[in-house]
Amino acid sequence: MIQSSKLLSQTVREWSEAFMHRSMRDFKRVMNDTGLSFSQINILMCLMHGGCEGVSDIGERMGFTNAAASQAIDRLVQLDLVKRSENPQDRRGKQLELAPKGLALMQKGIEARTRWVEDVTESLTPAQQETIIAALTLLTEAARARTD
Amino acid sequence: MIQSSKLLSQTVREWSEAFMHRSMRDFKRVMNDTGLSFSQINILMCLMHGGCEGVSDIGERMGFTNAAASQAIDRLVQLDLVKRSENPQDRRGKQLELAPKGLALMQKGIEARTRWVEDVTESLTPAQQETIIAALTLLTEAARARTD
DNA sequence: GGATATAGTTAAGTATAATTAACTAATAAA
DNA sequence: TTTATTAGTTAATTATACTTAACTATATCC
Repeated sequence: MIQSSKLLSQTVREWSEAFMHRSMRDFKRVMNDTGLSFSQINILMCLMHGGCEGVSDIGERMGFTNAAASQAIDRLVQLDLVKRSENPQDRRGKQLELAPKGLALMQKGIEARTRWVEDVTESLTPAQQETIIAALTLLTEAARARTD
Repeated sequence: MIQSSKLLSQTVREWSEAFMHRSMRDFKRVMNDTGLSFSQINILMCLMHGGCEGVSDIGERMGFTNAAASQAIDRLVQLDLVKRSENPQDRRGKQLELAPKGLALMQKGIEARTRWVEDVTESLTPAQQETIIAALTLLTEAARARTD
């Protein structure tokens, strides 16, 4: 099935390019609206998605020092977007999680990014909608499985 | 088909969240590897996608002044990522396009973002692959149609 | 032809993200 | 218990993205 595989590859490429282009515009808009930096939104996204444990962990994942992470998180805490509490198991460490306001902000972002999909899909036939559901479920599982 | 529509909405939401989380990590990695800023990569993406005409146009789309756009583009030109030439129709304006090096960089980025999809899809059945192709084609067309 | 508007550049100043280095506090190891 | 390691914070410095303002050059309008 060489031909089908090539078509798939091209399809994925075009979709990725179009989606990224739009996502970046939305991302930039959120930055302007909220006054948050790229890194700060990235931190919120990491907390939303799960897998970011402490301050140093976030620094590593984001590619900067734990000092920078501490400062960035501090601003997010002051803005009521992140809740920072002591870890009872290891009192050196901090437990970080999205505060309600931060969760709402992230959900609003996801809304914006997905609205155009929902718009187009509501005019599709049930069979076509099932196609989208099946495909996106596969892709979401693939994305989650790859934790590298 | 209320139930199916709700499921679709939820599916899109989860996919969007997972994809964005991964894309942002890749985006940050490209920033670190190349030393380019968020805005500079965004400009390259805009030129790649088409629809960014001159310097001021880019400034408007990116949400900053044309002075900032001029400076950002100048750095990209110095790095051989963007080709800036005079517009023969209106000699005040500049024609901007990706230089070969810039095009290669963007394509490498798309590669990275789509590799995980290609990885998972190559183990799927032809029928499942067709499902993905059909869904992503629909979504890509939707993304392109919405030029707002 | 002269006034106005548009496209872009340049320079100086501002704001802030991130680094380095020095520090505190809690845990682990010796 | 003493030492070393780990987690995080803080302050001073650096780097740079972006703004404002002044400028040049081309195009359009009267």
